[in-house]
Amino acid sequence: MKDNLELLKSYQLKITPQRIAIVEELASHGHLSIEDLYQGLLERFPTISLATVYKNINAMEEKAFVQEVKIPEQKSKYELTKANHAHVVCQECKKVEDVVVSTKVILDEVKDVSHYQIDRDDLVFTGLCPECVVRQSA
Amino acid sequence: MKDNLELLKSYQLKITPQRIAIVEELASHGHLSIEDLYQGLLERFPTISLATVYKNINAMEEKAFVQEVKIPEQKSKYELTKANHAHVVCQECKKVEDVVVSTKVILDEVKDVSHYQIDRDDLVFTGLCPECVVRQSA
DNA sequence: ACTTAAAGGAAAATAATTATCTTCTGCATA
DNA sequence: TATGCAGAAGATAATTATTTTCCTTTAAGT
Ligand SMILES: [Mn+2]
Ligand SMILES: [Mn+2]
Ligand SMILES: [Zn+2]
Ligand SMILES: [Zn+2]
Repeated sequence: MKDNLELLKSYQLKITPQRIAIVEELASHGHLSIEDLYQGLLERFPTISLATVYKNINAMEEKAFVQEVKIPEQKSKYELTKANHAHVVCQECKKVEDVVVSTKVILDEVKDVSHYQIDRDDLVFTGLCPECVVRQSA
Repeated sequence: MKDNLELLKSYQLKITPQRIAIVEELASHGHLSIEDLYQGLLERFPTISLATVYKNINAMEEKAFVQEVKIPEQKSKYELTKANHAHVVCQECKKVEDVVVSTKVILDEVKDVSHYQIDRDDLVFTGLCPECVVRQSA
């Protein structure tokens, strides 16, 4: 927790109760949409404005403190920036999880085939989570 | 060209001049946003409605005739559905290109690590295209 | 405590998407 | 080839999403 606030500060983002709450929500729930965040914060800040959520997420994204995650068929999710990782999405229960995989092989192939210089990768794998797999076969 | 119209028909999509134009735009330009499409069609159909573009793209997506491609920092692009492939995006000139790479290795690793059953992958690699690389170092 | 730049909140402004309704047309059928 | 009709186009309104404005409040440095 402390780390995140320090980090916020280091990114020239003024520490406010609303921002602390946003960081806590993201830290504890992981991948949240704007609406998710707003609903979560409403409980703690009954008067918070949706514009505040947008403004803060945009500011934090600007400073690369949070990152947008675009997922097929879903609203964008936001998460605290962390080491590069891929995502798995369950098309049944909609949950989104991090997955750390080695990208060297595919990155090399992409560079080789495309002749692009690659600085970033966004990898999303969609399917069924273990729970929904069993539920489906039942 | 003919193929696409046959395909449209096979997807129970009625053939109209506007739809033919949408397919042609997508076939010749590849990855287009709603706005791109609208602007392109406006030249041929000065009275076309933006709603018509939305409705058609949605209908075609519904039938899996076209696919949405979500790209970081950009509006969604649409393309004619084709064999699964990844995308490279130039952060400088914004162009989007297809790239065919082998996904078996990474797919196996994702399945292994996450225990998800994976049905689909959306891979976007962002960087600099060959032209923008040289331009940048100049 | 004082000062000030920045942040919050409410509301307005924009942008994006969808819905409704009327007119038109692709296309199946006689 | 003529006819009927489901579905598509166009115009517009309505929703929904996102951003901006404006004024008040507050974090944080002095
Ligand atoms: Mn993540
Ligand atoms: Mn493509
Ligand atoms: Zn699931
Ligand atoms: Zn380029």
